[in-house]
Amino acid sequence: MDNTDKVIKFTDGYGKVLGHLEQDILEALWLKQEASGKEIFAEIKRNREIALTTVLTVLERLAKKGIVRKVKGESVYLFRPAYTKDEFAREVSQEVLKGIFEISASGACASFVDALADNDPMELDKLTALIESKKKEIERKRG
Amino acid sequence: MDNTDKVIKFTDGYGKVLGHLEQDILEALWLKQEASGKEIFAEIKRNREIALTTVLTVLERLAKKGIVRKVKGESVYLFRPAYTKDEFAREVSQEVLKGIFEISASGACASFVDALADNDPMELDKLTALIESKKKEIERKRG
DNA sequence: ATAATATTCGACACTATGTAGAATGTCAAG
DNA sequence: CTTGACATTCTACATAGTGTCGAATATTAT
Repeated sequence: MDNTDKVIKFTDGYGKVLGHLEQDILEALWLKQEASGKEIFAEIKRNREIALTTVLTVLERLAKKGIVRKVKGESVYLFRPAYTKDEFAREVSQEVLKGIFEISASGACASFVDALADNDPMELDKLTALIESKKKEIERKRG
Repeated sequence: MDNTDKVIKFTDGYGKVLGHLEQDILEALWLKQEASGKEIFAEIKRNREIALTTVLTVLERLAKKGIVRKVKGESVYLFRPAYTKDEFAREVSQEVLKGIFEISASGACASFVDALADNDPMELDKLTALIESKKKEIERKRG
């Protein structure tokens, strides 16, 4: 490992899927499962100064993207995540990984294992299992 | 799998690390190893109408980001990739995956295997090997 | 010194995101 | 039916990354 300052200047959200606020809002939604804009607003506001409309706008944009559902409740609209965290991570990964694999599958594999080990070593075993079942699946398909 | 059109609207480069042109240029550079702006320009031009300065500008930006090196040759500047494809994919993946893992490691794992299987099934075995050695590495570190 | 080349600058367009006030819509109490 | 409180939508601006170049400037070979 040579950190000879030959490092790529990652600008903030390199390869980012969502902006900060979007992410925070989604996170809040995953917690509450369902909430009005005002509730989400209240949640976000606990950490930073922000206007209600800002949250509403972003919620609206997330809805337009299909990441969030907007349904009319008794007297106010309610929002709920269109995907569970797992599902979402899947969808997103699919996209992102496709792009990275186009560059280099082996390079991506290497960091995948590294990153996973850093983040959640326990997952390593599950990953092995996943690979195994995937291989079997391929076997079957090939007949 | 229900594709009940509940699909996220991925806008063009969701989680994209590089723009189209940047990508094409980098790709050309990886092929040639080293080239003048004009050469890259010629390469890109084979597929689409584009101005020399456009290519130069992007090359410059890539250099600023630290993704390509700019060195003075005999009579013109030459550019070369600062990383091999593998290295680059590693660097980038690291960043991108970090973000996705924060959302859901297991979700990411699932698609990782899927995406890899689609893209390059042969890599599956290597991945298994990678995981093994990673686990051993962790073992050692823990003593 | 001059013309031919190479390199750099400055600009504009377009998109995504964060930000939020203004305008408009809704509905229940008076 | 009018008014006020609250909800929702619209419009708009700022910033940043990328694609796109022409114009200005610098460099070189003749």
